[in-house]
Formats: sequence, C-alpha cells, structure tokens
Amino acid sequence: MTTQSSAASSAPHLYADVLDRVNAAVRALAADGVVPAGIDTARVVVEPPRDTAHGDMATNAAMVLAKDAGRKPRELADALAGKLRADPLIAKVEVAGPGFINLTLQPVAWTAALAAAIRAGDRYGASDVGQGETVNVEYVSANPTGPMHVGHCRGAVFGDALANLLAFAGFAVAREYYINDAGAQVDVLARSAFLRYREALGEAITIPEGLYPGDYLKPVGLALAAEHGRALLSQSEAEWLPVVRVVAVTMMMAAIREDLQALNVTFDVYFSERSLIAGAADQVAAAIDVLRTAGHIYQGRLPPPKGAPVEDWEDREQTLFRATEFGDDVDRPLKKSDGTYTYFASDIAYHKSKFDRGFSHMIDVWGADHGGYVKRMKAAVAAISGGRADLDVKIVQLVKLMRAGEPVKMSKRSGDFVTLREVVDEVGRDAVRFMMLYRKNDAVLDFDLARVIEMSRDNPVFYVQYGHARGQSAFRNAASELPGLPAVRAARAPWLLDHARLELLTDPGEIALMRRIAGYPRAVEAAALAHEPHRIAFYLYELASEFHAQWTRGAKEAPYLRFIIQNDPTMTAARLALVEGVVTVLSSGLALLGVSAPEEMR
RNA sequence: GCGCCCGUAGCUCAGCUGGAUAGAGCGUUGCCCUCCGAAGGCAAAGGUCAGAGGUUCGAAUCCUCUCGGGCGCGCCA
Repeated sequence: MTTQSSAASSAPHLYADVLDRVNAAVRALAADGVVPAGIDTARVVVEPPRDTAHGDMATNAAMVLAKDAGRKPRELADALAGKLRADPLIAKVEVAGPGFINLTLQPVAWTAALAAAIRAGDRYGASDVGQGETVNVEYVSANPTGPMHVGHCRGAVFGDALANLLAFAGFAVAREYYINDAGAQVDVLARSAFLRYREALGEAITIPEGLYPGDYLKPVGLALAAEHGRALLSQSEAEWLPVVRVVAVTMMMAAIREDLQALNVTFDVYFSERSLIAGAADQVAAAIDVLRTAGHIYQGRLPPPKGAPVEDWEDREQTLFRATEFGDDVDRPLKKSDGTYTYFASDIAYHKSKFDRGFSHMIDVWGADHGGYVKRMKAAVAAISGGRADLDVKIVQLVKLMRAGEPVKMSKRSGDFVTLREVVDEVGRDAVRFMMLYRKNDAVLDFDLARVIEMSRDNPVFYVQYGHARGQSAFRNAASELPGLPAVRAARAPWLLDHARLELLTDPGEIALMRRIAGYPRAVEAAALAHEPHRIAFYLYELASEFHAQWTRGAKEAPYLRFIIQNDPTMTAARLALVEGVVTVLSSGLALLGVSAPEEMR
C-alpha cells in the first residue's frame, strides 16, 4: 500500500526517509554516469552510528556499491557526499573510515520527528511493513491435564507480545492455542478424574503411580458426581472414559484460560486436536493422502535410534514421511504399531489446517524440550504447502525460578509444582511479563521473585514504568506555569502541537531524547521482522535511562534544563512536548509488551 | 554417536541480521538531594567476544574444526 510518489515526505519514519534520500543520491550518480543505471541498492542501510561523534546517521552505501560500480569505496563515498550535501534536511556530510558516509541532520529533522510522535499518539511506531499478510502465531498449547505452571508463562508472554508486535507492524495476526486433547495423556487425565469422582462419592482412594495426583482434579470429581450421581460406577471404562474425558478437559481448559487471563494473554482460536479426527472427516488421513499423492510418503523401515537404548525396539515396516527431502535428519513415522496416528501425523494435519485457513506465515512458540522437533515440522509445512507457506519456530528456553538468589523447587510430577498463578499473584503481572521479555527467547532466564518487585534501578520493570510515571508527574506539576494546558491526555497532544516551539529544544540531552524517539518506528519494524519482542524491552530501558538522566540534570546541575521553568511558559511548553513524546513512546512500547504504563508509582 | 541451542567485563545479559575505538545493569571505588518524585543521576576501573583456521574493504556476528555447557534422539505429547 506504500505510495512511491513524490520522494521524501511519504516515508513512514525518519530513517526510511533518509534512506530514500541516500538512494536518490545514488540515482543522481547513475544519471551522471558515475554508477551503472539500475544498480542494486538492496544492501544499503541507514543506521545510527555507535559513536554519536560520527553524526546522527551513517550509511554504508559507498562500501556495498563499490564493487558493482567498479570504483573504490572512498571515491564513491566522496561522489555521494557531494550529492547529499545538496539535501536540505542534511546539515553536514563526512566521509570516514573505509567509506562510511556520516550524516548530521538539520535540527528540524528531530523536532519534526518529535512532532510526528506527538501527532500520531498511540499509533506512533505503527507500520505497514506487514502489508496485511496473514500470520498465525501459535503459543502456550499446554496440555489440558492441569493448571499452568510457571514454565508455561514464558511462552505465553512471548507469543502474546510477538503477536502484538506483528499486528502493530501491519500483519493480520491470529493468536492460536492448540489443545492436545487426543493423546494418551488425556486418557490418563480421565482415569485420574474418575478416581476423584469415586472419592467425591465417599470412597477412600489411593492414587497409583502414573496417574495425576494433583488436588486440582477434586473439583472435576465433584462435578462428575453432581452431574451423574453413581451412574458411572456401573459402567465399563470404555463407556465412562469418553464422558469423563470431556468434562475433565473442559474444566482444565477453563482453568488454563483463567490462568492466562491473569497474565492478560488471550487467543482468537482454540484449536482442538481431537477435532481433526472426530466426526465424519479424518483430516489426518486427508493430510497424509495429500502427501502421498505428492510422493512424500512410503512404507519402509527405520534404523534403531543411536542414543539412549530403546528397550522394546521392534524392527517393522511402517508409514514414513520423507522428511529428509526437506532437510530433516531421518524420515518420520506417521503411525504407531497399533495403527493409530503419531503425534507428528496430527501435527501435520494441524499445520495443513492453518495453511488451508489462509495463513502463509506460521510461527510456533515451543519450549526448549521440543527443539529436536523443529526440523521435521518445518519439513512438513514445506511439503504440505508445496513450499507456499513458511514456518518459524521460536524456542523459549527454561525459566529458573529463584528467590533472593536461591532456586525455588518445582516439579510437575510430584503434583506440588509452582503454578503460574502463584507467581503472578506474588509479584504481579507486569513484573512477570516484562522480565520474561527482557531476555532473548533462546537464552535461559533466571527469574528472581525477590528482585523483580524491588523499586530500584536494578529492576528494569520498575525503572521503565517509573520513567512513564515521572513524565506524567511533570504534567501534573505544570498547571501553575501553563494554565491553558488541558488536563485530559487526549486534548494535551494537540494543545502542545499548537503551543510548543520545538526549535527551543537544543540541549544535547534533549536532542538525544528526540533521536531516541525518532528511532522507535525503526525498532518496532526490526523487532517484528526478526520475531524478537525483547528488542522493544531493551529499547524502552534505554529511552527511560536517557529520560531519567535528563531529568536529574535539570534537577541538579543545570536548573535551566528543567522541564518546568518558572515564569517561562514558552520554554515549559516546548519541554513538555518532549516529555509528551517520551511518555507516548513508553506507553506504546509497554503496551506492545502487555505491561501497564502507570500514571504514578505507589 | 547424531541433531539443535548457547559460550561476550568478577556476576546477569545486550550488541539493531557483516560496520568504525565491543555496550548496559549488578558488584567495586569516588561523587551529586533547601531540587518538576534521590524510587534518580554523574564518573572511574574492569575484555585474547571459549580456542584455531577461513570467507572480504571490514567478523562477536557468516563457514569449518576443536573445547566447554544445555536440550532432544520410533510406537510420549
């Protein structure tokens, strides 16, 4: 939907704008015959230099184009610099190092970016890079055999934030939960619930090894007793099991949804594995047929696994998917020895369903213990879609729960695991969400219950939220200097745009803040395309840090830098416009992470 | 044995898909409150980016190998 029309001003944000200008300079050189016409500029980037002494932005254009242009990087850089010096937005152009072109922008570039942020409000940073393409994000998908434990919440938060991010970047996102309600483990659940049913009817029970011992099944037993009385007792397992299973799964899913609600995690679709094989159409068989027709299925034998010895290994001919043709290490079985489908087979059907429902991009969020499953699933998606869909699997690593440096024990088997709810109740949703995202997804995460509720700089959750609260406090305190400033936030932004003379913002700290604000849309796009929400968390930390620094500068060493200047409504309005930009971005970024942006800290 | 992930300051981690002199927080040392919130800020010290080759204008980042740690390895999901 992007319009290629009249050059610069249509660019969605400042970095893209400057990139347009650099590319325009390249075309100008092509017109002069200095570089070949139609030279490929795909690798040209504009980015902030690490060292701000090098200017506001730097481009690698001369270096990446040198070979195709048949010129030395420095020589090409000088030629490009000549063109760029004519650009009214660019104040200074320097060629440095191996051929970097360092650009210093006119101050108006930054004030315009700030004004754009204030004008856009909640939509600042939103992008159309997604082009409305459909993305299916599947996450959590915890087995419906009990309440969620703390290990689940990283994937939940990650998937939710990633979906937020993709939607903000212009993708059409569906959030999906896959309910594993068809495997052997839900039969175990049903048997465990049946014991609780007998208990509810007054029997003394002991829970044998292999069944779920947790107390959370007691309400299921009570519900069964209330609904069926003693009727199920006289039935055979084949009769009562489907009945009990439905009730147990339904109640477990209700509990899981409640747990997710506590984290503010929601889904558009809950997709039942059982639905793939229930009813008239067996979608698993259909998926296998599609693969068979395409020549990806054969009957054959597999060598025994090399690693841990398999006790009851039985060499037999089986139905195999040619995963090796799509980059996997071995071909994968689709049927068990009893003739039922493997989990992988129904997963193929499930991903085929995603494709059939119109998703060409799929993202699965899995726990670390599923790492070995990635290749075959990607192979399956490639095969089932004929290469027209792509799957990205994000592995979220383990969370090590700590309290003041000491590990907290958790074990699902024992039945006394640490639940997600306990953690959220103890430290709050915001702390859980932010900390789960303040790390790359593939790095192991230490989560310290004591530390995340500290109110200090050690705690990034607090630090970023405090930045937002501080900004809001400035507005509360500004009323005496700026009687006209609307108290309502929605009215504030237009008022500031009308009254603030942004060109008064010339202090290096102020320029730094405006530069950071101008970088937000770029950070959003990069994080969305890389599927890495943690980048937003780090960006926010840096913005908060620069804001706190500027605040303290005004409070202590340089009173003229305060945001509120006595008897100077003009400067105060300009400064508050900067604060407005800061709080706009902080609240936007926190919203992407699903963390609240408080008006004040308590 | 094979596959995937990880290895960056004493500790916990970033490093913007290959850019310039590798950055934060904690900890250590030394500073800054009659102040829009010190619940904050400034500064110093601290590095063989696990190691060795390779690719190129340029590598923490890409390739190969080695070492070290984690996860996984028909008929569990």
